[in-house]
Amino acid sequence: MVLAMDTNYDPQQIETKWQKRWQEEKLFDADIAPGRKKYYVLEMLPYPSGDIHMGHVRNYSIGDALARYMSMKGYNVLHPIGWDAFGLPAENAAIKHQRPPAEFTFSYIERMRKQLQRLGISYDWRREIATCVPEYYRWNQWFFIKMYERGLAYRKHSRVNWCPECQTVLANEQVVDGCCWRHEETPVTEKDLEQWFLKITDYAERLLDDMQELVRWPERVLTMQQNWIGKSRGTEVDFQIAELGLPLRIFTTRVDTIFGCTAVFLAAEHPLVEKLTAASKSPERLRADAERIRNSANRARVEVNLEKDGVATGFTAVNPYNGEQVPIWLANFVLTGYGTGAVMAVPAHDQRDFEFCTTFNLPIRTVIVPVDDVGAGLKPAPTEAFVDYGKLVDSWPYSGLTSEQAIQRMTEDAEAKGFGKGTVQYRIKDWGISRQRYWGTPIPMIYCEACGIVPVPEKDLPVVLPADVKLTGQGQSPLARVPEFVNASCPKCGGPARRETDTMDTFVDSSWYFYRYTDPKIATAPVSKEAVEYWFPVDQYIGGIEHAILHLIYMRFFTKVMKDIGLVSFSEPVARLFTQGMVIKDGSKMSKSKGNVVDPTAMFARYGADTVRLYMLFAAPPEKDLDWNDAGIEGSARFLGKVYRMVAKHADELRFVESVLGKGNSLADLTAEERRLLRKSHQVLRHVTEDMEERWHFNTDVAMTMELVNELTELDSAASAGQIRPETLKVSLEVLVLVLALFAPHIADELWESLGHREPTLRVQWPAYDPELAAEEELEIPVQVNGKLRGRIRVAVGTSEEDIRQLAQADEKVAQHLDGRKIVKIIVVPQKLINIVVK
RNA sequence: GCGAAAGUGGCGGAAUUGGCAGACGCGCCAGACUUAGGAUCUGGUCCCGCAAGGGGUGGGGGUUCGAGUCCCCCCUUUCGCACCA
Repeated sequence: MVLAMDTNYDPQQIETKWQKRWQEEKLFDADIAPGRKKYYVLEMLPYPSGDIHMGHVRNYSIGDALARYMSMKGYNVLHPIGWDAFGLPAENAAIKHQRPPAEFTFSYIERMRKQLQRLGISYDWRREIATCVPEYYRWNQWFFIKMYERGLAYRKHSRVNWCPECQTVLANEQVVDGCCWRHEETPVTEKDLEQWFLKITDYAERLLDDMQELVRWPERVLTMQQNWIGKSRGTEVDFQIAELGLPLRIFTTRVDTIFGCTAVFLAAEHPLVEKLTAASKSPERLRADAERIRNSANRARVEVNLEKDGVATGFTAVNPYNGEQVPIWLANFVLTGYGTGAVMAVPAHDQRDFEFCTTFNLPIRTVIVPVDDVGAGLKPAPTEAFVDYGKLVDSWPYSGLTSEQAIQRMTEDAEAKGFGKGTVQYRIKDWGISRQRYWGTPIPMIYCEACGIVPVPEKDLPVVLPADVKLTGQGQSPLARVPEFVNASCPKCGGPARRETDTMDTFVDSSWYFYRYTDPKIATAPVSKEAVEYWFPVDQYIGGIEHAILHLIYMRFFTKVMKDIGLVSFSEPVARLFTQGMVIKDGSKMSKSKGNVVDPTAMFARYGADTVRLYMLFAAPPEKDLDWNDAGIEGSARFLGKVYRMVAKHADELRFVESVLGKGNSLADLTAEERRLLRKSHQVLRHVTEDMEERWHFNTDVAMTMELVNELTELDSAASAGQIRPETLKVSLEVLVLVLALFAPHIADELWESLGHREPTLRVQWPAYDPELAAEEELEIPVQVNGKLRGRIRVAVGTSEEDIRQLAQADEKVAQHLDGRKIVKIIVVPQKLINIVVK
């Protein structure tokens, strides 16, 4: 029995029906299929905050359109999802409500999973992972120990970034403009702590080199990473402290300017400062001055362009190139953590030195002049440093050389004479991963009084995070107050020992999670080599740009370590990266404090997931920010309603008509109306196919789909009148539904079924467009006279250029503009335009 | 300050290779159907002008038969970097 389709579009009913059906049919389950081409679509895993937000919806709608397209193209598509489940918000909520973080986390995961499932994304839910379970985080510990064994994890006492809000340490990458990346209003302070670090600096060179492989990554992200790594070549030069006979090593990228050096600047925290103070004639004063400079240097973290400050130490340094003695100063702009913490001051050729030396009346000596400088005549006193490369003067024996030549020669000479060497400096520092919080992976280390630091043996992993821990958020590691956790016996000597009580930065969790998806339950190793071999690399990764130097650099680092350990055979895990824009409202980021948050679940309830997804793709191209507009989503809802009514109207009639989609329509048999409808259908198909392959402007794909619907509307009476046969109409509606299946899959499956098909659209092969059908047979060619549009002519495709010239000149309006003037030239752009130039 | 991207109707946006500027949608206007309309359908909608025509893609210049698109200068916005020696 055939029931007439309900002509009211009821998204709730349809979406529930199809989500159930998809699940029953295991439609999204992906398994290794040797010989079948695979495609791995990955979206950044969400933190389970309790509710999905529009940013997630956008991210996953983009990923799903691609995943569904690739499936229909015949690829074996892996499309997984999981939870970045450790982290501070759950711990803070736990403190506030006096309930364990695990409880919050798991209930939030439940809730968000339901919301995501309500969206109907094509995830293989069997592969879902949560990073906060021991089966997952034991491998964080395993990686940590592997790194420790290779000298890549080490403990160091150092000055670290501290967020007073988070009550924990932050990595350098997590400090943004001197504030916490999570609390943009909270200035980061400093603390001296013993911390665990991962030696990402050992990989700086490879992180840079391998960028060559990342040809499908946005330039912007690569530039940010390049800046962050901050490689610079230079020269280290040993000055001698004249009074103490001690070497003082400086780093410079401009050794060619060293004959213009009129002082040496030290960071206030430079290790030599203590010695200088001790040997000073007025140690108290120098100590106090050093303290002042240090404080001022610290302020520079938050304040930009802090005024230059400094103090003379009373000591002098000997320049090894010319034996000259110059004063040693402490300067607030010299960084401790970069280079050697000491620089030579060349005020004539470095703007900072110039400012400093001008302020403190230190001499300025020009040693570099522009290459084309004739060198004659008086020079006015400089008002700024000349920082470009040039040629050397007053730098005997190097005078006359270019900067490039001098840098090379002078570095070689320093090496030959033993007072310096060529060297490379990086801005990136090692990754501090210790966190003084509870809800994270315990660092698997044991401190034994007899044996020192001892890693937990692999067989004893995981070190399980104990439940029932009192959380205060007071800035000490909560685990330190759990004797059953802290007290351990030394794996080496069996004697009494203490466990490490800090937990790991959660960015460790997300540095390798996408490997785990390929075999999420494997218990013998973090990843299955076989599964990784098949599924990797990630073909397309999609997420926000905010992780450019955080997650996206850590993840690359981890992969390189994994390669060195022998877990994977490649250096880069992600072939192609796409960074989507934010969803904003009223011109700014959605936030509770601004009260401009649009809740996705409310939108699903009101419009259905398909409408929300369609709107996410239609409102803006995916790389741009999307300004949410309540009226705009109505349009998407209307469109889907219209599509539904249109297909429903013809469904009964077409259900048993044989589908000829993809089997070709013979051009010869078609009526003009059929020709027109099929032309549009295949044009839409062409546009969407080409766009999905490369350009990813889904907004134009949706627009084309709308144009097809408009064409169908216009031809509706022709269809009723029999000028369009049912099988032709069916082809067109099928194209419409299959294209829609990428963006609004539930309604698409419903309509596909109503057209007499059994299988879900995902299992349908993506139809190839027919170039002949898509081609226009008659063109409207605009005619310009002197570049101004004056008329249009209709010509058949293939009309000769000569005929086009004739027709154009014959056009009444065009003729008016040609009247009495001389034709200088006629430009015919085939298929496009004709321009008649007259005088 | 340095670097990058962007600037198009009332709004979101389109114009993929130098070739009809404003596709598609929102909003708005008018009409139809209707007891009703926040449903649906039809038509209109860059600006000036009755029209013919003219103007128009942040501003100014240039190249070209032809510029939103290429070049130069400037303005604005967003993002990244910001004492890295």
